[in-house]
Amino acid sequence: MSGKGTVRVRYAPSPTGHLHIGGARTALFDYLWARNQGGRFVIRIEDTDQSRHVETGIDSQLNGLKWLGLDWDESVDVGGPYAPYRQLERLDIYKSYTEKLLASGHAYYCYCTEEEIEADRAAQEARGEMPRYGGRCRTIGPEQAEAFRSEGRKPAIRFRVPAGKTYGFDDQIRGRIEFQADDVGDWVMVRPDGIPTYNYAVVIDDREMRITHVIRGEEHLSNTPRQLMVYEALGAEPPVFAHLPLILSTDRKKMSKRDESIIQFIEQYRDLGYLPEAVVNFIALLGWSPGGEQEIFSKEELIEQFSLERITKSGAVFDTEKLAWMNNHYIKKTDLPRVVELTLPHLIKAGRLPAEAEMTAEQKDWATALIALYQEQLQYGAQIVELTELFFADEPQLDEEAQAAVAEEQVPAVLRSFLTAIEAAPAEEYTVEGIKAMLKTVQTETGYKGKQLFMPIRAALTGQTHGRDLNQTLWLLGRGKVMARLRERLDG
RNA sequence: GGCCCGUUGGUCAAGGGGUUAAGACACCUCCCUUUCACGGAGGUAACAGGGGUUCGAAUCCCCUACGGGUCACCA
Repeated sequence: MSGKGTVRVRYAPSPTGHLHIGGARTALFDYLWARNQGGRFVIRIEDTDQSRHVETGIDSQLNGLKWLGLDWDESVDVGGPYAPYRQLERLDIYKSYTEKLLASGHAYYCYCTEEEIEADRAAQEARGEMPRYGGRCRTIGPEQAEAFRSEGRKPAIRFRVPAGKTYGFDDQIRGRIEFQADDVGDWVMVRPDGIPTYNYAVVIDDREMRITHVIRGEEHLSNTPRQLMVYEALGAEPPVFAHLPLILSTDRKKMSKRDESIIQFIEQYRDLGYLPEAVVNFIALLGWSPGGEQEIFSKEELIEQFSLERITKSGAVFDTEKLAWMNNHYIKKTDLPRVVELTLPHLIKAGRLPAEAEMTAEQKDWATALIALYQEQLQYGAQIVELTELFFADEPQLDEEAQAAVAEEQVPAVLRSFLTAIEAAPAEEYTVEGIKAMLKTVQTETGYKGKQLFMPIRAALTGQTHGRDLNQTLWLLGRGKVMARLRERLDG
């Protein structure tokens, strides 16, 4: 580690859309490292690509991080000692550095047109060479430059890549990594409109903001030599680098934002009723492991145990099933009011219940009891809708196993006896306890017990052979619906 | 294709010269439960291949294969 001064880590999203799983994981690791080290966590907005700029991008990123429970010390919203934290507002800073690099010969103006560059590229490809900038403008004199200028050409500024050099660094995750400078052509640092490109701006900002650790995705590995060149030209010490393994989709490719097999955005997880602590716990374990057998970690435990050395080198497939298991784990441990908050809106949205403001106290209680009954098996909030479908349908839809269960010979007797028991008792006795007693009566009357007794009732009334506690289920279903379904079954 | 990175069960992963090669998700079986579920106990299942080095390699070295990332005036 650098060992000198406070650790400063930044997450540098480009505000081109919503917070993505991969971005969230990077942000989390940045955050965990900063907090583990007692350092500062800063968020810097990298918005130098105006063509991909999305107006709500910044808010969306910040809100996503906030929802996950991350907090930061410096950024666009809270300011900080190295403000501004948005690259488009830092243009003057880049400009002063650019002038220095121009003066020292590390950078030069390039007047090439797109067509010229395209032609060079095509020629190189035709010769089977690697396409890279040919260096037309590397050595032009002031007269030539003046001539181009009077033609109206607006120059970009390129970095003059030194020949024959090797650029290497000690990646905290992968060890020593080296690149040959000759493999990269002179690259554009500043566009003709004065806006810097990523590889340039990132160095200036990391240096200006005293960033000590750059922890980012593996896709940035091959950008690192270009950045190292700038540090060198500036006579500056580069930060410590750590390149995280990629998060892969099921086909083992880098998770693409278009991939539909996996839900991609943090916002979607929030909307589906996932718990932020589950999402954090799950993505923390994607590419990192503390080594023991523990699987469930609070944010505090993650901060305490996090270390760069224990980050894996290979990509991790995003396993939706395990996330579901983990979210269910957290839902089971969450208190009921919060589970209601997580699920009730979905029932309302599905039209199963009136809007909360219009709900009667009785409806609210019923809904709460319903949610309580399913809390144990709920994997995410929105799942409540499919799980409780049977309570809202007019008639139970018997699945295959239920049909088999209902076809057994003792079934009519059991159902008839149960119906009689309900009819015989006053409506007030239709309670969870009352139902239990009635089932006992059915047992003594018919002589059937256990599976033979319960399964026909469950199957006939819910349409399923699996489900929650039967007494509770029958009570929530309601006396009227239960009697109607029994009659329907017996007559039909 | 060049450069770079990677490869332990289906998935996440521990293990870094001597292990019966952990654990978790998923799956299966059993127990508990008069139904169901939860829970508990088990089970199936892995070191990409080939050469070295070594008394001994999943662990160290080399090669091959496969996978991935990146080759922009995107980040």
